[in-house]
Amino acid sequence: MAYESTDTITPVFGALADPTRRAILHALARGPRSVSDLAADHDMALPSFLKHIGKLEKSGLVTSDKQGRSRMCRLRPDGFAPAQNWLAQEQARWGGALDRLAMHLETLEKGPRQ
Amino acid sequence: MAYESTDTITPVFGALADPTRRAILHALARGPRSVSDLAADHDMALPSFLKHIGKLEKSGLVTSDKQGRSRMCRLRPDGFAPAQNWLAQEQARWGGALDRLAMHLETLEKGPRQ
DNA sequence: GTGTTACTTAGCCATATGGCTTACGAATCA
DNA sequence: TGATTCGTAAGCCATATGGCTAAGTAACAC
Repeated sequence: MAYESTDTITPVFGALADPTRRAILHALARGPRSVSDLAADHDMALPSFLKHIGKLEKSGLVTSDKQGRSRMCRLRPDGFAPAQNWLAQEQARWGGALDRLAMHLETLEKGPRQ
Repeated sequence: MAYESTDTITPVFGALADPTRRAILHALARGPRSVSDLAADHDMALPSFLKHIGKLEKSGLVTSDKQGRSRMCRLRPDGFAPAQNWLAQEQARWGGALDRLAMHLETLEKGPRQ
């Protein structure tokens, strides 16, 4: 099997694999916020914080646009789809886990490998 | 809000943020497989491959036990729960996105921040 | 008991990640 | 105009990540 030609899943899971970024997403779920406003909750220098915003944007989970001197960030719920679809599809595969275990045991009986 | 005292979510998303590891999980959904059996699909040296297995184990998505000289790996479906719960909870938060937008606007009227 | 198979350990390497400071640009306020 | 605020840019640093080779150990096959 092959992965998607352009891998959209990896950056999404990558973005979610950090508590600071998850907290940002959590905050943005309440509505749009400016960068400095979001940053106020995180004891971290602004440039460091902006890297997180940047990663969230690249992953497709967040958009932002500049308004005057401040930058407003907003959630892009569609961005979660690649991750959720992957999880849903995999979950569907182990839906028949017990059946498959039985098949496996049967295989072992016919041609034990261990 | 605080994160879980011991962060179980980060390692799970971290484990999922790699195509090789997702492919391993995909393969294991069919049933248990040995390390070398799994590795055969991935043009990669065994020690490199084992690091991926190790990361999957630390994240709680996979278990393995030694049988003779080979190591059998099996999926741990429960391991996905932290990631799925987080996603589900967040999704619930932007479920009423329009309602919340209204609330947000109301808040702005009372105590404008921007 | 010798060889092969299946990991395992150790260590090297390049790049990515997550943090920092310092300094600059552009918008707003006084 | 001058000071402040909000974001950017550039560059440093330590650690993590994802790959490798080379050399072990333990189990099985002959």
